[in-house]
Amino acid sequence: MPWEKSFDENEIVDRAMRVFWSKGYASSSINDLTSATGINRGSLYNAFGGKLKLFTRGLLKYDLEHRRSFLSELEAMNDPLASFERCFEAVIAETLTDKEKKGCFLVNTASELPFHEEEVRTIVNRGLLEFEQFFQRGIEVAQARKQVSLSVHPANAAKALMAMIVAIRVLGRGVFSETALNAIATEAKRLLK
Amino acid sequence: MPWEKSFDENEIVDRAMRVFWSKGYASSSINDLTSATGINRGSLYNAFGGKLKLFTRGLLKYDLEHRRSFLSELEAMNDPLASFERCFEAVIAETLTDKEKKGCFLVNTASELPFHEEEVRTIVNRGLLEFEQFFQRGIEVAQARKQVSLSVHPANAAKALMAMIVAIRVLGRGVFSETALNAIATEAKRLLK
DNA sequence: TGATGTCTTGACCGATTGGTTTAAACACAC
DNA sequence: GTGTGTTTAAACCAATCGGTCAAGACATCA
Repeated sequence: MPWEKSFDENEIVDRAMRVFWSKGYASSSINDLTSATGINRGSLYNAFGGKLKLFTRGLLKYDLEHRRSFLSELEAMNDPLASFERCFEAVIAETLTDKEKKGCFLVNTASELPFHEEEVRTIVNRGLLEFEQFFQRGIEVAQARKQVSLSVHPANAAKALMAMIVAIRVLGRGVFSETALNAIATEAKRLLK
Repeated sequence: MPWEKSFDENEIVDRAMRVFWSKGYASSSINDLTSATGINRGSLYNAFGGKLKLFTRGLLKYDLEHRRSFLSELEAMNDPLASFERCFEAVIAETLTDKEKKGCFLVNTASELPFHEEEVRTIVNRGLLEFEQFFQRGIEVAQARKQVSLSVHPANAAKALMAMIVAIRVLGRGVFSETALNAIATEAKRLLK
């Protein structure tokens, strides 16, 4: 019978993800990927089918392990306003911590969306949509708990908060300083008054 | 004596700018540039010195003819709140009109800023800073005219408005629909209440 | 021990990358 | 016309691109 793969497929996807995350799809060469993952060129094609397939798998992994798990951690707080605050705090902290200034893989991909295949666009759109829905649900709950004025429009405000997060991730790659990023978060809070 | 160039240098920069604008620096090949501009490979290097030089000239041209002229048009209205409204309207309209979904050249460049040279980063930072200052000045004037509450923090709110614009340009490339983009603009207005 | 069938490896493919260089084409001053 | 100095076009460069493939390495089963 066959023969076990000599590498951990999940580990490979993870390392490839980091390459795509920091350099984007087009600027990541097969050589970048093989040297980052340690596996051979042919093995990469044999195991994953090619650059594009590996990219979408990496993006899916990011979506699952960063965006999705982050959101469920926040949901579990069961305190919308506090979770919003923590959300902005965490995003800004991650932005400042990362010396590579990779930003957010989903947002980076979103900003070059016209060049990507349907499957990639779907992943990005779903990820950002669920982020928006997290905000919207939270606002509605907070309103029911009388923590947020009923004059706030949940759907609109949620989109605006999403926009703030996206902007933090983009501007955090080199334009805005820590204080400027915090200013955005401060104003985000004012949207819920 | 010499010999006139057979092409309009300004026209070449303009066409090259459009290539870089829609595809980004790394994904624009010299072939893309020569076929878009019509001039030959060698001429391009002779006249501009290389891909990077041409990119920065294109970016500068964009900054001058789009960002800068747009801002002075808005300033000339001499009515901050109306100019803000028009600003968001115009950005959204441009986003929806452009079938290529090129977004904003400055914002696109900002979102891949870590890969660019100092000169490019400077252009982007200056452009976005002046955009922010436009908002801040407007808020301060509007406050002096009693059109905006003094409880609004001009510097912070200006950064937030900038963030909204950036997000519209990023999400407008394929994630958000027209109504969603308008929702952001609606919430931006609420920041000044 | 052999047969089986997958996995790994490194060479190889043509195409394209950014960039240089050489030689011809050209406009002007004389 | 002739000389001068610049611009042009196209050939050319090594390096790299994404992708394929044939041959050897290996674990399992008979």
